[in-house]
Amino acid sequence: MSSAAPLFASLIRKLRLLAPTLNEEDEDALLALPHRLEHVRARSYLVREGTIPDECCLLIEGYAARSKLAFDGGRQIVSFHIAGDILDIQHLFLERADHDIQAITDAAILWISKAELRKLVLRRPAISVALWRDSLIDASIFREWVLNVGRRDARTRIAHMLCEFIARCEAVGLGTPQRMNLPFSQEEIADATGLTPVHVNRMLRELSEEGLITRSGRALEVQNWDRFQRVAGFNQAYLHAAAA
Amino acid sequence: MSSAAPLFASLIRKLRLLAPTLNEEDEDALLALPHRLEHVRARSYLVREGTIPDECCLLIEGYAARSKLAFDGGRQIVSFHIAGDILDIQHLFLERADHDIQAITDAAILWISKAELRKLVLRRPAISVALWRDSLIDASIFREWVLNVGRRDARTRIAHMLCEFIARCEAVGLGTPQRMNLPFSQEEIADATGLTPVHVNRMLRELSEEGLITRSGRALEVQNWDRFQRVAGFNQAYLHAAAA
DNA sequence: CGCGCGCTTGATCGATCTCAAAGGTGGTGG
DNA sequence: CCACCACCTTTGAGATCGATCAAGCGCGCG
Repeated sequence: MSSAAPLFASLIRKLRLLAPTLNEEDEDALLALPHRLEHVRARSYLVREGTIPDECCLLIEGYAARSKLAFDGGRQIVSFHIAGDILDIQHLFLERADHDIQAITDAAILWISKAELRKLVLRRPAISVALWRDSLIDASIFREWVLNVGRRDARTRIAHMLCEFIARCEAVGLGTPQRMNLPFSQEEIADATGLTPVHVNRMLRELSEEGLITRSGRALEVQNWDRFQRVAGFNQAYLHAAAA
Repeated sequence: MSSAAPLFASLIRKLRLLAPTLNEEDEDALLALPHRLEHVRARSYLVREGTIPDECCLLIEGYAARSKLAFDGGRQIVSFHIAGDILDIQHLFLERADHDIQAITDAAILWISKAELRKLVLRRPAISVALWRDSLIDASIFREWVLNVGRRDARTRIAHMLCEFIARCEAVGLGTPQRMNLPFSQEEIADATGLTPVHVNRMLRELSEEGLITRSGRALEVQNWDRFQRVAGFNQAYLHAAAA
């Protein structure tokens, strides 16, 4: 057991879920990777669009988002991330970042050499499968977001985004439908759903008034999880039991 | 050279671009894969959401789309595909299909055993890297689509979708901005952009009236490719030179 | 020749945006 | 401990973009 173990704990837990054949040798190989821990403040950028990162980043603590900018300055968040998530596995095989990665709360980041990780992946099939599956689930979530933003009305859209976030947090023990802490501002919810902050505010109020959720500050309680999922048209299948 | 060579030609061309280390042994291994050619009519489903496919499909000829349904029946196309594209690399490592795959014109499909391809990928790193990169580029395109539907107005959104399609077709010799054949109906453009067919029609007219494009039937001519890309806010970077 | 599907256009409606301003809240420094 | 500041939330009024409803048109195909 190296001293790196605690840092890699959440990653290894996740990879074991993704590839059951992952064994101790694989885990030791991961722990042996050159790495670097960094604590960043809310709103720091971890990766900027257009740059060529030479490290991959892993979110150890806190929350993060990936986003793109439209020409007119509009911002679209394309995914949210929670502790244990790999933020940019895509840079393992794509040179140039096509979007920004940003901490949305204070966060702890583990930076891992891209070159070393790439070598490891080619040497150890179980790690390769686990990381590949992770990136495929990433893509599945993007597809659901295209549907969410493209075809659902504002209320449903926000509810769906909340459902996904709750389901993913619950899967790793970061909350329950009855006791969630939303890390993001209404502006960030707006950027994720393709709405304006003003309208997000109104829709959240509507959801509250209908008795679907209770808010106080950034605490969120879902009264009836089944009903809320139905209202949101939420079906976990697209998470491919990443929430398991 | 096996008789399978012509069927695999476009795939191998693509994989060589994605992983320059791909060698002749790799290519032979691909050609040796068990496979099956199928001709399907426009609108056939190749994969249905919720099923567990045991083959991966490769588009040899024609055009295809991947789509998801919302609870209320709304349909969202999440990507378009052209000859040479791998339609469902995700099923290599994800059991259950999370969306539909559908031919939008008559098409020729090459079905490849998922189990065999999986074995091959674990044995041959160059193929693994190529396919992984392909799936990462897929994901990058989804991210751009989230931005497209979430943050661009109808006109820009349609223009952007056209730009992407043109750029990808041009990259494999299926057309030029000056001479494109759009395979999809306005309803399909609507399903891809999160708009209604009526509004797509109006926006296309507007783009014509502004002299940006000329349409006749499903033929499309872009008058000034640079200007059109600017109007669309289109920047190829997110295609990661898949269009190269 | 006729049928069906996709395209086109008009009129009206409504969801969401925009603009504007006031009220909270937590963190920081004096 | 208080005061201030930055940022976030909330609410109202009016404008707008795109949806909806409805009808005719045209072309390709059987």
